[in-house]
Amino acid sequence: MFLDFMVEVEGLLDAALKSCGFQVPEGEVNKLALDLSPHADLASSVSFRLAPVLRRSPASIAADIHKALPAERSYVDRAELVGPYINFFMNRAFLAEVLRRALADDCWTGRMSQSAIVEHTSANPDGPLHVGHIRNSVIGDTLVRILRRAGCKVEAQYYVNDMGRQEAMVVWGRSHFPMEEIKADHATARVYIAAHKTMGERPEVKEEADRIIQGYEAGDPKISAEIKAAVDYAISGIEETLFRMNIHHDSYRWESEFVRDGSVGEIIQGLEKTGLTQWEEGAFQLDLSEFGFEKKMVLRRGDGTSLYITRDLAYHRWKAENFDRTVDILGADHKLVSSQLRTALRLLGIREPEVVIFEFVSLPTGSMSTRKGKFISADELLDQVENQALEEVRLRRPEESDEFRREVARHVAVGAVRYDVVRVSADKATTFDWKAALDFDKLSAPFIQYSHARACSILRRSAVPETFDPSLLTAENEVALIKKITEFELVIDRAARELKPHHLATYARELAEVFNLFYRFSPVLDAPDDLKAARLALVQAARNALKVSLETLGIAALESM
RNA sequence: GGGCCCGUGGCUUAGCCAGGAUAUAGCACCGGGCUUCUAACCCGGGGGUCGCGGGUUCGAAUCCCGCCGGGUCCGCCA
Repeated sequence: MFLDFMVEVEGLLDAALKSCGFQVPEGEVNKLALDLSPHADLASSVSFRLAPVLRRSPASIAADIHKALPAERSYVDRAELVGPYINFFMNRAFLAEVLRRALADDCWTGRMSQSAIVEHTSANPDGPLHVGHIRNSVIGDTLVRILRRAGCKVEAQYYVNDMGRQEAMVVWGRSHFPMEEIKADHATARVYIAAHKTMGERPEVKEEADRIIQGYEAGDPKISAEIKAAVDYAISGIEETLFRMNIHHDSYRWESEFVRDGSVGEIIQGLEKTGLTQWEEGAFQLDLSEFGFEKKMVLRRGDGTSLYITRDLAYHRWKAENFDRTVDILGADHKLVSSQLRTALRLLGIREPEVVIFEFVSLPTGSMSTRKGKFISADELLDQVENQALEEVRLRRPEESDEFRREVARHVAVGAVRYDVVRVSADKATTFDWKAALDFDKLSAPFIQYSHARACSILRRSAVPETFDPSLLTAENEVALIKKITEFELVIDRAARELKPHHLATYARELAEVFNLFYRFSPVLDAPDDLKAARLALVQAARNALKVSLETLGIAALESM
């Protein structure tokens, strides 16, 4: 709905500018200088853009535009002239329409229709997800949800690195150390760490790992079976953790597929045609120095085996051929490689991916490493947060059953962890802190879930009547709530275009805040009948908005907590 | 050394890409509010040279340049 209001405002401004004979300089993205503002529902500072062109004061230009705004409007109530600013406000008809639409269960289906593939998590199958990986998973899964909400047809995919040295080390470890009877991904990490330690003491292990890599590349059936077993086993544990966090992949794609089907070979041939390749120091290399890359990109090892980067090029060709948008979620350590990858794709005439880079999560003691066994696993984090949440529920809902409390604690914990990750902009490096992770006063997810539960509590007591009069909702907090509800559409649109899930996190918190104000100042059940009906409708609309916001964040919208 | 990212009240953080009207929110601190739809809530208060220095502009947290501090990458690893 918000976008309808915005479109109308744009139309009014365009018409006014035209009738005044004003022309905004080209090249501006937001040429009408429209923005949300504390002073209006939508404010334009376009007069400032025109001032240098017209050599007049912004205020007098704004006055002219304001005077020329067409009178015919459906959603715009008034446009106020405040100095150089033109402030637009929504009318009652618009607010009533927002309310009407927000009452439907299936409200907020977006207008985008492209297909998209979002690759996220893609952690090496050599151990459990740790608190760094889940930043990838949470950002990725939230983007999947946002894009779907915006209307895109999205496939969430896990790219399985089965050909790397790390997997060869896992296979070697599995055959030299006993697998412990613990969760599959954790058991895998134990032998992987042990294999690495052994390699440090006995260099010949590296050669044995090389033989595994070569055998796999050549399609040796025994080695292939071993790798498949090792990967499947580790992934089964990783999946369990992801499932617990309400994160799902639609498909898995193994990097070896691109070697087997010949596409890696085709990619290398394609790059050969650029004339930038050569055999050097026993490896086939691509010179990207003219694009500012110091180091050459090795396309094939001397022994003929392929490398991650070439398999990734083939993978991206496949993505570009099968989807309208390609989205990659990558840690900051992949920045250089991914820009090399994009350069190579450009050379091949393949559409480049949209890459979402997130900065590192480190421990107070330094960066994490699966190989060195230096990490805090996602499982451990979830267990601790869930225990803490259970304590909180026990205190607040002593009358409820143990089963209820466990269920609430589970969803509160997942919500807290997910929200805590997604609320921070991806390009902020963070340091993991147990104290902060377990401090429920600091976590905003329960706050939002609680607002939703409050709305549900009202609706449990009284149903929304068939008819109601939305014009009775005139209190400041009621109007503010309706306006906040309609902003959802704008937030999703922006988050989907910019691939910034934290916008939604901020919005959800603001929505809960505005709802809590309404809850505090506008009694629903005790209001006179007419007003009660209208307020019940508003509660239902707010509940839907909170629900859809939470669900798009992958957080359970609890009806009671 | 070079590339990229970050630097906003004591702590965490939004806004920066598309410069505009009193800079966002939480935690912590001070003071209030539960016989009233769940107080995991609400209200009020104090606290900010938006890292530093230049520049562009009518106007800079936002754009440009330089510096300082932190992170990260610069493997025939992934």
